[in-house]
Amino acid sequence: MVDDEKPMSLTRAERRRRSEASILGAARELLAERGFERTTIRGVAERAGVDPALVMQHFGTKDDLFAAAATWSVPIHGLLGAGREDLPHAAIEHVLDAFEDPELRGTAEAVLRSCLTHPAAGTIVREQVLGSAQAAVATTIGGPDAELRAALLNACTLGLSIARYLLAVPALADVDRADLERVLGPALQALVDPT
Amino acid sequence: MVDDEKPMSLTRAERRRRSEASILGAARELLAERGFERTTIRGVAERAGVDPALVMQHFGTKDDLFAAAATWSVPIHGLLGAGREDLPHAAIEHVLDAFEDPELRGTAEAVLRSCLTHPAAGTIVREQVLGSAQAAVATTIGGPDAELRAALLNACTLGLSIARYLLAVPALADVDRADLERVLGPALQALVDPT
DNA sequence: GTCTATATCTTGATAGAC
DNA sequence: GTCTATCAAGATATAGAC
Repeated sequence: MVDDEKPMSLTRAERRRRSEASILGAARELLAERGFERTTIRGVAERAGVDPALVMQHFGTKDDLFAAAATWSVPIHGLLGAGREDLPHAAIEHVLDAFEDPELRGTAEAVLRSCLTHPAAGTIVREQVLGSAQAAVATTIGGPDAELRAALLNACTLGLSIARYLLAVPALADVDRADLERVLGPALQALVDPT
Repeated sequence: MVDDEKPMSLTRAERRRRSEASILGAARELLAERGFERTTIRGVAERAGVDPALVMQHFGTKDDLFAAAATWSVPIHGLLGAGREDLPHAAIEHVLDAFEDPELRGTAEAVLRSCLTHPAAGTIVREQVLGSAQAAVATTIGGPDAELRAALLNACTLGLSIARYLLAVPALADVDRADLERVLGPALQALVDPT
C-alpha cells in the first residue's frame, strides 16, 4: 500500500498535466472564436493535437470543459481602490487590460462570445463579471442612484468591449488607448457624478 | 396561357401567405429566445403549427430563413432629425422604442442574440445597425473625433440594450424610462459635446 | 400546397483493446 | 494513459405520394 508508487508516476502526472493544459488552451481559442455551439470536441482535440476521446477522459462533458476553460476571475482590485474621480479611468483600464493581455483575453472572449446564447455563460457575465464590478463601484459612487449608475457604467464598458473586440467595429477597433480615454472618460465621469 | 388561372388561386395564395407569416413569426420568437444555433427547423415548424418540410419549402435553407426573419430596418429618422442637444435623448428613445414595441422587439432580439456567434448576424449589427446610426450621428456631432464619438455613443446604447433586454441585468431590467434618461442622458451628452 | 418517409451528416459520449 | 471503433441522437435537407 505504501510503496505502490511506480517510478514513472512523475512522468505520467507531468504528461497528464501537459495534455490537460494544451486541451484547455485549444478550447479557449475555439470558444473565443466561434462560441460554445460551434465549438466541437473533435475540433478542440485537433487543435490540441490529441485524441478526441482524451478530451472527454479529462473533462467528462462538453459543459464541464466550457466551465473549466471559461473560469474568469475578474480582478476588481483596480476598481475597489479608486475614488470617484479615478473611477472612469479605472473602469476603462479595467477592460482594456483584460483584452490586451493575451492570457486574459482568451477567457474573456470565450465567456463574452457565448453569453447571449449559452445559459451558463450568461450567468457568469450577469452575476460574476457585471455583478462583482457593480457591487464594487456602487459603494464608491453613493447616493440614491448608486446601483443604477454602477450598472450603466458596466453596460457602457460591456458595449465597448463587445463592439471593439468581438464585433470589431472599425471606428473602435482601430483607435488607441489614449484617444479612447480622452473621449470616453468625461462621459463616464458624468455617469458617476450625481448632479 | 392567358386564362390558366384557377378559381382557387386566391385561396392558395392566401394560405401560402398565412403559413409563411406564421412560420416567420415562430422563427423570430425562437431566434430571439435561443439564437441561431439552438433554433431548429423542427422547433420552428412545431411552434408555427406546420410541417417541418413546409418550412424548407418556403425558405430553402436555414440561413435563408434567418435572413428573412432577421431583416431589421433600423428607423434612423429620429436620429437624423435631432440637433446636438437632442441627440442623447433621441438615441435613448431610439433603443427603448425598438425594444418596447412588440413588433420590433422580436427582430431586434433575434439579430442581437446571434450577433456574436453567427457571422451574418454580426455583419448586420456591425454594418447596418451600428453603421447607419453612426453615419447619421457623426455629421451632427462634427469635429475631428466625430466618428469616434458616434461609435462610442452606439457602443453605450448597444451595451444598454444587451444588458437590459438580453442579459436581463436586474438593476437595468427593472428601471423605468424616466430614470434611465435622467441618469444616462448627461453622460451621453458629454460624449456628444466636443470639449 | 402539404405531408410521409428517409437519406446523409455531425454531434457528444462510451466501451474496450493495448 | 491513449487510441480505435462505434453508438445513439439530433440536425438539415430531399424525394415523392397525395
